[in-house]
Amino acid sequence: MSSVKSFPIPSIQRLPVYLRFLKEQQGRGETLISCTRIAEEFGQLSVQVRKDLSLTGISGRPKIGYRVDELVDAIQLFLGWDRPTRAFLVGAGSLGSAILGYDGFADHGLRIVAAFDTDPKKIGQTVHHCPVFDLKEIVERGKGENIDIGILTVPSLAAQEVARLLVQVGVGGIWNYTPVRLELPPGVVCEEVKLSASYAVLSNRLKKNDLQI
Amino acid sequence: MSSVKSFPIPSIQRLPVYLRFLKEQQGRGETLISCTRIAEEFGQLSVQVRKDLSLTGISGRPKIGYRVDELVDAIQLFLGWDRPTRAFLVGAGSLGSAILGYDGFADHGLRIVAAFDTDPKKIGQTVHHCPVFDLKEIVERGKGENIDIGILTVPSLAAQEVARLLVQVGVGGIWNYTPVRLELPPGVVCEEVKLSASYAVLSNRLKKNDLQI
DNA sequence: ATACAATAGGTATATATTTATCGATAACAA
DNA sequence: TTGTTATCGATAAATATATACCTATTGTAT
Repeated sequence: MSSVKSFPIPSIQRLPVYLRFLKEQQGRGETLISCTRIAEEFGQLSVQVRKDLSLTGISGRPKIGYRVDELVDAIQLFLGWDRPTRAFLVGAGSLGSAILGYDGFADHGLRIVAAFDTDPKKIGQTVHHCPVFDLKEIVERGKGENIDIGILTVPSLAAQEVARLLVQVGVGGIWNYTPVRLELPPGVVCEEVKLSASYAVLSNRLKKNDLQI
Repeated sequence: MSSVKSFPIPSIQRLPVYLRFLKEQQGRGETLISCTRIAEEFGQLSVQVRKDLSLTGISGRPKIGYRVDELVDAIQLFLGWDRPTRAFLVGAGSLGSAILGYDGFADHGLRIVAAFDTDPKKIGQTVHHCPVFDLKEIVERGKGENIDIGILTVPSLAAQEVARLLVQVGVGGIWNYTPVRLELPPGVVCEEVKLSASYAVLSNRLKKNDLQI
């Protein structure tokens, strides 16, 4: 039994939030920071921040706090954001374009090497400095490129077929912006961005507010 | 004590997934469905599906299952997706445009009444049939419009200020696509779409996969 | 009629996550 | 030096969520 200890997903999801704040502090020349300080910034409890940060293996010093540099490096290392992750994006529509245009991901080591689409009007163009190729060429263009992940921003109907192509390209993971549950071979991980789920939570909370008034 | 029973967020987040599937079944003329069937579709356990569906108050019949129509209506009612939710979207860039262009939200009752931006090139245009106005006009244009929510797809720096304007418009909730934690008056709910959090989970799982091989 | 199988629904257990508590450490002030 | 305080780190308790189990119901086959 290989005892693959797995980390709390909510903690992992909070790390980028801390990272952003820590980088901001770093930019201001701050060298030390306490959990208390981070916690009050985000309306959380300091214990939780401490526990989250402990995932990275960094320890702080009583009465002092943590070294900002150390934390930034450790979080990035923990998330694998210290080295580039090479990606193909499929579906250069509005959503694909939004992802290509968001600088934040570059900070996370994400390098979108190429985009693919089936629309002749898009093929041959560049979107936010990223070339758009014909989807037909994706497997061929993937050869020797060492693509780590595929970003799926295609219409639902095309999702499974494109996922299959991405697997052929050799990706280890798919970042799935479609609402489709993909069938993938073991070893290929999939992370779904469920915007409807987020909207559902908002709707439900709005409704509850209404009823209370 | 008003005993506001609150529902499990993970359950709420799964409901749209079921809803999508149920509507699909409805389209195929299916009138009945069992938890077992839904569960196998999504690789879940039937008990969990049953528990999730029970939030809506609908009960099924042994050996038969649930009535598809009844479930669809009940889920939509539960989420508040049975009646229109009127929204202003601020930030008509790629991401805003992607949201304006995604038909799925219309199915959820979301009506994006108008978009706002500060870019003169965008003001006066329409994006996916939605007019783009000058952000300066937002409070004036909000009068009498009964706007339920604001969708925030602006650069981080503008986020807090725009949120303040949306509150002035009278929204009850903000769907926040920026990584900024907003200061909002009590009574205004905020749901954050954290794409970096999602990417963090993917990165972490990719990294773990690497190490195992 | 009766037995059987599929299914919902409730209850109990297990797991995951958050929150609380307490002791230890190290800076700072008296 | 000694006391005080802010902080970390570990452990324990509480809460939330997921899973397992059992019972009741009802259609179908015998």
